[in-house]
Order: sequence, then C-alpha cells, then structure tokens
Amino acid sequence: MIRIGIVDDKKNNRIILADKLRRNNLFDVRLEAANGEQFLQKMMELKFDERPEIVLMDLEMPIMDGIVTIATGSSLYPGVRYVVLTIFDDDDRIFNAIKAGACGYLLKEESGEIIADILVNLWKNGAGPISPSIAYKILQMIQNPPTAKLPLAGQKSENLFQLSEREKEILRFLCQGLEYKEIALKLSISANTVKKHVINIYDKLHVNNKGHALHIAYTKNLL
Amino acid sequence: MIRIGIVDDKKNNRIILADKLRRNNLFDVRLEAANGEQFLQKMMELKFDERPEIVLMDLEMPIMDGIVTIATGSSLYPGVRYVVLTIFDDDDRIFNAIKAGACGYLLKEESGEIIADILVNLWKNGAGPISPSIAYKILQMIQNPPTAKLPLAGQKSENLFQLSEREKEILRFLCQGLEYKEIALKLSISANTVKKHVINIYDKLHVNNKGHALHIAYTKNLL
DNA sequence: TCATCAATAATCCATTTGGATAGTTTTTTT
DNA sequence: AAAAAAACTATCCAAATGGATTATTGATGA
Repeated sequence: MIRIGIVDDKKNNRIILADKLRRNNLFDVRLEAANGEQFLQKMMELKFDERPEIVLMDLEMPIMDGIVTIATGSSLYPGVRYVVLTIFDDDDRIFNAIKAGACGYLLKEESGEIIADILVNLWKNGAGPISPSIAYKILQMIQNPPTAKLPLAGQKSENLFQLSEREKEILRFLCQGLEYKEIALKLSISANTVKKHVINIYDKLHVNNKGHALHIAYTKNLL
Repeated sequence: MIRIGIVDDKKNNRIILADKLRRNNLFDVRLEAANGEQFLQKMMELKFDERPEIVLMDLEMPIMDGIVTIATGSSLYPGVRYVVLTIFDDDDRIFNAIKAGACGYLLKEESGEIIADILVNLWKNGAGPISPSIAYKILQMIQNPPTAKLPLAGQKSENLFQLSEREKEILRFLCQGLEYKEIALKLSISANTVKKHVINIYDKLHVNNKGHALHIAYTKNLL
C-alpha cells in the first residue's frame, strides 16, 4: 500500500480524489488537509512510518499556499514526494513548484486512472509524473530561459518566503554562525531587535529553531 | 498525414521504426538518413511542403551526430520538430539536445504504439513528447543545477575533520534542524549523549555553536 | 488623515544549548 | 590480555535561544 496525502482547500476535490485512489487497492489515503499549515501540523503529529509517501498538493489555497508548503515540507520531510495537482499551468507556478521541491506536476484534467497509473510508477521507479503539456513547458523554459530565472549556475531563487531585505540580511548572518549579539554589533542595533527579526523569519519559514531555518536557507538557496 | 523523417545510422533501426509508423495510417515516412550530413543534404533537396514535419533523430551517429544536426537543422528549418529517439539517457546528452532545439526526448525502450501516440499528440497539440524518466531527470537538473564538481574535494573534506561515523550521523541530523532530544529519540540514545557528541564535533570543527558547525557542514560538503 | 507595516527596542519566562567534568560500556588495536 | 578509542550516560551551571507581549518610530499608501 502506498501512503497518500491530499492537500486541497476544496473538500469536494479531496473526497473525489480520495475515492478515485481508494478504488485502487494500492493506495492508502491517510492524510487530508485543507491548506499548508494544516498539512504541516498533521505531518508533525504523525510518526515516521505513518507519514504519507506521496503528497498530492493543490497550489491555490488560503493561509499557506502549495509552493511554500512544498518548500517547507521538502526540507522538513525529505523522504516525502510532493506532486502538484492543479488546474493552473502558467510558467511561474510550474517553475516555482519545481524549485520548491516538487517531483511532479499534474494537471487536474488528467483522468483518475491516469493519475493512479502515474503515482504507481512514481512509487516503483522514482520517475517523476509530469503531464505532457507541462513537460513541454519545462523544455521551453530551458530553451528560452525566462529572464534569468533558470538557476543553471546556482543563482538565487525567487523570494518564496517573502522575507524582507533586513530579514534576508540577518538570515545570512545566522547562516554564518553568528550569535544575536554579534549580529547586533555588525548592524548597530540591539540584540533584542535581532531576536525579533529571527522570530519573524522563523514564522515566515514555518519553523521554530535555528537548525531548521538554516536547513531551509541552504537547501532552498535563500542566500 | 504527418510527414516524418528518420535519422539513424543503423539501417535496421530505420526499417523497423518506419514499419511501425507506416502501420498507422497517419504517418508518411518520406525521409531517411544515416547521419546528420545526409539528412541536411536531403532536406536541401526537398521543397518546403515536402519536408518532414517531425524528425526522429538518433544521437550516436558517425560523421555528424544528432545534437549538432538538431542545432543546425533547427536554425535552417525552424518549422520542423526534432524528437530525439535514443537509448542514452545521461544528463549531458539530454541537456545538450534540448539546448540544441529538440522538442522531445524519447527512449528507444518505449513501445511502437506509445511512440505513435506521442507523435500524434505532438502534431496535434504541440505538446513535447518526453519519456517519464527523462522528464524526471530534467526536473532534477532544474532542482540541482549542474555545479562545477570538484573531483577529489569530496573525499578529502570528509577526512579533513576526522569525524567518526557516529559524529557524521549526528551532524547530519543537526543539519536537518533536529534538537538533541529528537536526535536522541531517532538513535535510541540519551539526549546527554547526543550533546556530548555535538560538543566533540564542535571540537573537531574548531567551532563553538550550531550555526558555525552547520555552516562548515554545508559549505565543506560534510553531508 | 488614518491605517498599515517594517524596523526598532524591551521585558518576562521557559527551554535549549554549550562547556566542564566524571564516569561506564563496547569495540578496536596492539 | 592490555591499551586505546569510540560510544554511551550523567550532573551542574552559565549562556543563548524561542516565544509572547507591548510599545515607539518612520515610511507608505488609501
């Protein structure tokens, strides 16, 4: 049985999709969430071997959207595969989802059987499921890099987490191993303020300690 | 009828593929070539509306290989679609073929029916045909840009700090943002022991806090 | 003008971490 | 078998971190 998670703000979508998958005896839909925050919350409560192996993620959601959720989730739980399942196919969304760590991108148009097939294939072979039209767009992105968005030389990624300039500055210092006091000294502000910024950064990254934050910073190229 | 070209140095391959496609009444295989030079020569001799709309291109060929041929051909005849059809799936070939202007990349493993389906789809919808495992590799290329790899630096740096296996293990957890307690749980040892290991790691790395340690771990590739 | 937001600063409190020190057990090497 | 190294456990204490809350300032925008 492949453990599946479904994240979609429309309850009906979740039910239909879960039904489709459950009809196939290979899938065990055991996590449903209406937005990213709820998803991360539920992941936290699960033990390692109870967590879904594949998570189907809608992109347009209130509170915490799919891309930020994938970015955070793929750092926190690297063993989990995230597959975007959405009706949108614009370049920015595709690109950001991939950068965030999605290993597949399916359009909701695809039929239930195809989705099931593709997920089984992902689980067995590790091949990323990608709708043909999406794959074509990705090719085009490589052929015509949309204004320096392709990080082919390890460039900075988009501001996924909406950090302010000051926050990025402080995150960079944090990543160098500086303590609050030292950062305060460098920036000529008080250590209390540094701490406040750090807490705000944690909020935006949806983490609650330095280790996690640095992990995301390093793996998501936030520096 | 979709006009098809086949470029492959093995005559047998051409015959088998042409047969497969001709069985389907949608295809009109009207150009065969054994290498890039021959292909370009024949293209030159054809009138505009006689040229193939889709060209299936092998990569490994004598005289003029597939990538150079695609690069040249896509400049000379932008209206023609080039689909790579090969047994090779290494990153460099894929990337170069796409950069050269290929609009699809199929592995020869795919069955004749699938190839036919995919070509029809390409012709009708413009969606690029890509084998799933290729698509996955492309994703990974975007996620992990091919950075300049240092040949021996990896191995050297692992020995540089003389970390024991256990210490490396704990450092990896630390880099994932886990706290002492959580690491202790994962390793079934006490948090005190974890702390002791961490202190020993700091000693070896000549640092005195988590930030510094993670910085070295990430930048010196200790993971 | 009023509302909002980013940056600044501070306080209180609980938890985590870093450092020193002192052991025991297990494994490896000599 | 003895010695050495690695792994494990523990306690004390000081420092750093995290979380919540409150408040001021300046810039931006409706």
